[in-house]
Amino acid sequence: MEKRTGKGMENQLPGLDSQVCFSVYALSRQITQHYRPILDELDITYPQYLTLLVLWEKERQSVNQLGEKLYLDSGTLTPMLKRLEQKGLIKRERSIRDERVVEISLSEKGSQLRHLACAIPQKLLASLNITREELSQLHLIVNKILGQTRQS
Amino acid sequence: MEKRTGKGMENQLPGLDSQVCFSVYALSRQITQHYRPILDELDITYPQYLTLLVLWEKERQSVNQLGEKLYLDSGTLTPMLKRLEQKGLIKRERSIRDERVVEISLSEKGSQLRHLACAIPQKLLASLNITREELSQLHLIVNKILGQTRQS
DNA sequence: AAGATAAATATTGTACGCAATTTAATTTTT
DNA sequence: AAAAATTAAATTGCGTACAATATTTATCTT
Repeated sequence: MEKRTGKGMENQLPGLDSQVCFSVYALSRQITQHYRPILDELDITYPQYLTLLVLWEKERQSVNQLGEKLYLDSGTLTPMLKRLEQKGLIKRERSIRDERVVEISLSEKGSQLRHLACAIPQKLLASLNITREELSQLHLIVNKILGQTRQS
Repeated sequence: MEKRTGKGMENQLPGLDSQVCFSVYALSRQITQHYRPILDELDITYPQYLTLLVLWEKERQSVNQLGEKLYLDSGTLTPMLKRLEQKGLIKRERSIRDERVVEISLSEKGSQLRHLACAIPQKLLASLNITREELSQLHLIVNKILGQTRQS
């Protein structure tokens, strides 16, 4: 009758969920690998690129605001932002109105980098070798799940 | 006629591809967050859990074999495996046939942990709060893309 | 206004992830 | 068989992630 009870469960293959979670984890790292050679040319890492993307959208933001958009806390951001500052891509300045706040803004060099960066999306797509259709499907389902999991 | 040329492109929103890549990156970290409290009870991390999953499938494997399944190299695995050894979950032994190879096997404690671990998938699913349908869709598209990107 | 609380970053410590190099053992060449 | 090439792990070094704590500044309470 195919009724499975406690005994024997441990011989099952790992569940679909485990597999999917691993796949997402693997894909995320895989994507970073594909970005690497492209971003190497600009001498930045993938998380640094994401940070710049956010800053290109809005020139001046607090560490907190960046963290909310990137889902990263100060423990990760502070050292990364210092590295971006060292590269001369951003400026870090205490807010005058509230001395607790550190405001991040683009340097001239950081703003200019945008011109070079505009070629990245195409290069990455070519590197990943996937269709817009697949990309679109991925986007839909991942965002849907991301939206749900962020709450619970 | 809506023909967009070079000028003005830099004012566009970040492309779909950038967004999707960020979403995958964010989801991957989000999943790890949901695993954390569950795995904390077993005093292991998510990558360590993945490693144990592979070992529960096949009791004894070389570092290389583990790396091929997890897509990790010795630079990541060696220290992680040492930590698993310190926790008493695995054993690390040089192969007699080929002294270059280090064979990883489960300790008694590591084998036993499987019994506790079998509750994890359900707990995680409950925590993520997503349907099997969504999980299934995610699995399909992510694996499809992962398969393609691994080659190119 | 003094003291308590809260908020924003920074710091500390641990664990990946991965490129690059090193070390040791095995194979292949010559 | 000696030298060269290859292979498997380990090591080194850098950059995230993230929990936990500390520090500094602002705000709230009374």
